[in-house]
Amino acid sequence: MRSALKTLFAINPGNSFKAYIETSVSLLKDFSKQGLFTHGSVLHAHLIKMGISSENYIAIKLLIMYLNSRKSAETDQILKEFNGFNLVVHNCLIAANVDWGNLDGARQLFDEMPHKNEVSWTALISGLLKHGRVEEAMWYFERTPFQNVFISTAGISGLVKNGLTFEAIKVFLKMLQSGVMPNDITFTSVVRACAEFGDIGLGMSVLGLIVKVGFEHNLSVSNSLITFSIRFGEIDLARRIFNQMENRDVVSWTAILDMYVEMGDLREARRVFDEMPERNEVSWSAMIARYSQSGHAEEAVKLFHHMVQDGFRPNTSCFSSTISALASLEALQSGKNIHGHVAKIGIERDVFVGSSLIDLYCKCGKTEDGHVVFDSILEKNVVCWNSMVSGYSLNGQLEEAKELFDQIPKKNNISWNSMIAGYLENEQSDKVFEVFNEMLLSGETPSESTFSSVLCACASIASVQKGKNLHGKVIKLGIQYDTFVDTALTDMYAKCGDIESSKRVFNRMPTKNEISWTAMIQGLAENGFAEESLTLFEEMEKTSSVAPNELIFLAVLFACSHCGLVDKGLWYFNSMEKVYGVRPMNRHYTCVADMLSRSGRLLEAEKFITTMPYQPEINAWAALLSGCKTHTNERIAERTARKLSELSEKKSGGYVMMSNIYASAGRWIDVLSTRKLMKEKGVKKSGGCSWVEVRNHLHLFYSQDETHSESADIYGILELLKSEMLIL
DNA sequence: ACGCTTTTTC
Repeated sequence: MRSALKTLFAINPGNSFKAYIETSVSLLKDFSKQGLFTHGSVLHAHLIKMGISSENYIAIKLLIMYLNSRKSAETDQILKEFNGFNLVVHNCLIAANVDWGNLDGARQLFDEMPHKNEVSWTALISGLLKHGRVEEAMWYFERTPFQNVFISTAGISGLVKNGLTFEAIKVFLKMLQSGVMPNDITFTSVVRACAEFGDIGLGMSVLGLIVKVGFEHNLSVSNSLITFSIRFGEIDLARRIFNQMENRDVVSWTAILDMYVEMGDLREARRVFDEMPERNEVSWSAMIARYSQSGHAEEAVKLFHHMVQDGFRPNTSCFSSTISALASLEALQSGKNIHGHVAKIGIERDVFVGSSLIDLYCKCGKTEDGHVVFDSILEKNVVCWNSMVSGYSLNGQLEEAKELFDQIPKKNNISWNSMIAGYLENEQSDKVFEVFNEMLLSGETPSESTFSSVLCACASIASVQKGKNLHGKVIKLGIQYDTFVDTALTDMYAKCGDIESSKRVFNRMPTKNEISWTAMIQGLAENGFAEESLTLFEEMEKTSSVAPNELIFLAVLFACSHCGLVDKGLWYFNSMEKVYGVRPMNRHYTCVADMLSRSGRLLEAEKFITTMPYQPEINAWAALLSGCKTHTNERIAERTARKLSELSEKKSGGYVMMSNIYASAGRWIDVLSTRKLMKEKGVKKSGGCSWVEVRNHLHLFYSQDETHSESADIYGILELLKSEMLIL
């Protein structure tokens, strides 16, 4: 650019005045586009010296440049040189105001114009549509006296941008009927409309038209057709279009890269990326984003650094994807570094960057810092709000989350899901249902994710009635074949003890993931179907590619423990790490301790607990003590009880069991002394609790202290029933 | 003047 300027300065304009102006104009255009305003003002000064700065073409380009750089003094200076606003100046001002988001200003300028041409109309209509002001845009669209390809295309693409794909297609058909010839850009927009409308047949007939009119070898039309094919899973078609292209640009390559990601083949995508003839910030950001979204956060961050090393300047997308990756890695320090960087280049307040920064700080437990970012975003969209709400939820700050949630101007599905998930994570099931009902009343349709959370809440309070009600809603919405929903249903029915329904849902699932298998194996084991649970585990190993995880092993050990298959259990336990590469956790050791104790192998259990690599859980000792009770072994019981009293100064389980052991052995004095010890140490026996659900209301019954408000009536009815049973 | 590829939250 600098050399271009030098060459220009060396030319004597007297020789070819027209060429000189043309060169100046194209230079100004480039400077303006690339933001090289210093170059621009140097050229401006030179043009003044040459006495041609007021040439119409040059003055317009100078105006555009100063408008783009928001230099108001210089802009005013140029405007003064025009004698009153002419049509072209007006159009420039409208375009600039649209760029600045000042749509009211643009409209006012437009309305005040004495003469408007098609450029004025197109600029205003597309500007309004770009900023989501569809109704106003359509008002002008219906009243324009001009009928040409630009205005129609502006209307079509704008409608597509606003999600009104059907309206866009209608405008396209009307355009064809009135004899206006579509151009490449029209087709690009219409193909996108077909993809988003979800009608492959419509898209295919548009493709026919494209071929008929001869646009099938156009670059951007082919690019949009690739995207269209991928969206409908037509991989072969996408590849065919790509292969038949005469020239491919970075967009075509990025689209085909995305195809492999869509197919779940990240490796092939990376191969395409590495072999692309040309890359731009978008290709980089596509690859970074895809790594980040598929859970390869480290790789995403690595690629970001690689990109910077290669001399590319990351754009907003790269930054937001990278920050999001850092958030999932909880890499606060690296995140802060990037935060500093985005602040320096002035995109800190961008909604994408801002939302991921909020997420970063909240995932690292710094909700206050997240809130500072949140407050700094001037034009918050719903994603910013959602990030902040889920950030608070994540950190257990439910009051803050709810307060913010209630203030969201336009909630979307994810807003509701964040709030519901927040209450679920913090075990406030009642609030889960409360917000869910609120959601239904607001008219928002629950999604797969919503059901997965609410069903999980049903499972946690074992409310089969609520669960069945939800199951009905799921079927009504037609989302009963979703893996997440079905897994939640399987788990809910199992946790509620309705193992038959649980199995029915599980068996008809089209695809099962790791969590689905875990839910069913665990469900069977915990409902007393130990053999079936083990059979299912073996079936999983044989028929699916799912590798057993910690939780599945826990269920397997639990099952072995409950059907007395001690040796099988021990075999699984020993092969966990050796064969499957799953390191047993403390809970697995506890489970084995329980298994040995239950079967009466008390000495073995005791040895197992004392030699395990973790600090034994209280439950491990409690299990042994319980085993001592069933198999009446007072000596080990006393040793164990001592251990327990050391470990569980505050937890009452050990003492309760110990007193029960003494009781079963008839040593009442010891029972009394243990109870006394408990009282002295301030240990309270945690009461048992059971419940029934009657007409959507939960009735709780405690073994002590609290009594049901209608306790007297309930016992009355119970007596009545008892007497009737005796009569029969 | 109108377009294609990428970005944030559950």
